[in-house]
Formats: sequence, C-alpha cells, structure tokens
Amino acid sequence: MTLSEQQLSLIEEFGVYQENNGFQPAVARVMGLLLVSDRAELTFDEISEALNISKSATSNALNMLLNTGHIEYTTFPGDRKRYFRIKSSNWRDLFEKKMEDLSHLNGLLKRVMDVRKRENPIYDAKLNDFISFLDYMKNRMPSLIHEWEKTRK
Amino acid sequence: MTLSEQQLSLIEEFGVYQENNGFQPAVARVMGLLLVSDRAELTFDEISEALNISKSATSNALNMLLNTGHIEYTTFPGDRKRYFRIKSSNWRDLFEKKMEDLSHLNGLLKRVMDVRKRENPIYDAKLNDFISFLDYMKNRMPSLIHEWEKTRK
DNA sequence: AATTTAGTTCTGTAAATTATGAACTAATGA
DNA sequence: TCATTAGTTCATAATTTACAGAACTAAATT
Repeated sequence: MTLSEQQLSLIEEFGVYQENNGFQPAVARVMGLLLVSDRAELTFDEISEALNISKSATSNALNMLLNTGHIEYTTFPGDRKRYFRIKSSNWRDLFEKKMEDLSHLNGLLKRVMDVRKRENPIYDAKLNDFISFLDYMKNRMPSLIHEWEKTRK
Repeated sequence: MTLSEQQLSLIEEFGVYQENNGFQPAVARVMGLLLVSDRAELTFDEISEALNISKSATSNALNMLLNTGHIEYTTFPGDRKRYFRIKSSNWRDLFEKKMEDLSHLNGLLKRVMDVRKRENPIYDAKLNDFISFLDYMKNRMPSLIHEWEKTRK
C-alpha cells in the first residue's frame, strides 16, 4: 500500500488533532490511516508498515480502538487476517461527546454556584449567564438535529 | 483562607476536567481555586498555600493563565500584592473554542474526502453526512445564540 | 512434526512532562 | 543600610508516557 504525500500529511494532522482529544500518538495515527487510505479496510501488517510502528504498538493501538468502539474488523473465510476499518457510525458519536463534555462542564459550574459563598455577587451573574446558555444549547440540540435531518430528505 | 471539603473536591474535579482540555495539573487547579473560592480575588501566596504547590509552580501557573487570557489581576494602592481573578468574559470563549474545534475537524474531514480514492464509495456517504451536519450546526450557531439572548431580556 | 502466520505480552528505556527547592532580583519599609 | 516582601528563574528530581524489541502463544499450513 502506497500513500501520497497528501495522505501522509493528512494522517499527521488528523493525528495531532486526535492527540488533543486524548489519544496516544500511535493510536491517533492509526485512526488517521484508516480514515484516509484508499482502501477502507487494512490488515495488522499493512497498518504497522504504513505507519512504521512496531507490532506491539500496532497491537496496542488496535485493541484500544476496538475497546473504545472506534474501529471494527471483518474476516474472510480461509483468511486468518482481520481487516480493520473505522466504525462509520461513530461520526455522530464524536459530536455527541463534545456536547456531553459541555454538559459535564455545566454540571461542575452549577455545583460551583452552590458551593461558593461570594461576598460580592457581581461575579455570579456572568457565570449564571453561561450556565443558562449551556442549558439552552443542550435543550435546542435535539430539534436542531431534527431540522438538519429534514434538510437531507 | 479555608476551603470546605466540597470546595476542595470540586477544585479537583474541575482540575481533572481542565487537564483533559490540555492544561497542566497545577494550572488547572489554580483555575479551579479561583472559581470556587469564596473570595473572587486571591493573592499569589494564598493560591500557593491553598493548593499546596511551590512558589515556582504557582508563578508558572499564574503567568501561563495570564498569557492565555484566562485570568487577570488588580492591585491596590500601597499594596505590592496582585489580586488574581478569573476573567469572566472567558466563559463564552470556552464554548466558542469547542465550536472552532469542530470546525477544524470538519476542515480535516473535507480534505480527507478530497484526498482518498475509495474504490467503494459506500463508505463516503456517512462521512459526507457528518460533514454536512457539522456545516449545518456551524451555520445555525449565530441564530441560536441570538435566540438565547432574546430569552434573557 | 516442523514451520509459518497473526498476532499478544512483557520488559526496558528514551523522551517528555511537571513540579520542587534554592538562589536570585527588584522594590518597599524599618 | 539592612531586612522583608513578592515574586522569577534555573537546575534538577520525580513521574508519566509511549514505544521498541524480544520472547511468547495458538492456530493453520506444509
């Protein structure tokens, strides 16, 4: 399997992006490779060779991605290899994780408001604003998604 | 300055949350402390003592947060100390960063679609869907924010 | 039965991160 | 003038992480 310059640099850029989302470097590169490769499904050895990472790193990365539900694999009769691919259903999950993350933040901020006893309540107004903003966004999400789905048909 | 059990554990939880957003542990704790403390403004030594971190770690954390615009300070005549507080304007920025991050992702995904030559275009449909979904969300954001502002008045 | 294949698991370690403590500075106060 | 205050800077120590390489396993193939 050969990768173009563009594919290689996109793997790196996507890799860095996913490192910032908490993935290990090699794990993030595997995701990038499965995303940009011309073939949707790649074997263990193809991944290891394309990214120039050891078998142990490859094994670790693939198992991590399998456990977290980011990839899956198929097999073919009479072929012991597994063919790994990105779980396409996971795109929407990625968005939802960001939203859940904001929800988590909002939970923390609400507890902040409960816990602290500010002598000067001026500082509370802005924080309350933000909390209500996040609540509003969260409430609007389902209808937004619904509206988008309508535009698709 | 004394902190309740609740405040202490909230500092830790918020700290972990911000570590996942790429902040150093001590930096994340300083943000947490400034957020939950009863007084909105704290001095260098109060921060250092409350969190039990060295002066150098405190200095590093405060300068980092000042440089990135997360905190600011006031001074008072005849008092050499600086009084640090969270920049309240930064709440909305936090949300915007998440949105920009999704925008960055979408840019990468569009390039993925350009670069790869999938023999089986079935895998492309889902990705295209997600790209269009992110575009839709981005376009709707300004009006959503506007709507929220109206509910506030 | 021996070899190959498709991985996994187990050390070891290089590199990066994060914090400490000690020495320093620059301004203020006694 | 000497001490104190409010920090900063630097060298270094302690962790953490991330991966390589070698040894291993379990199934299939020869």
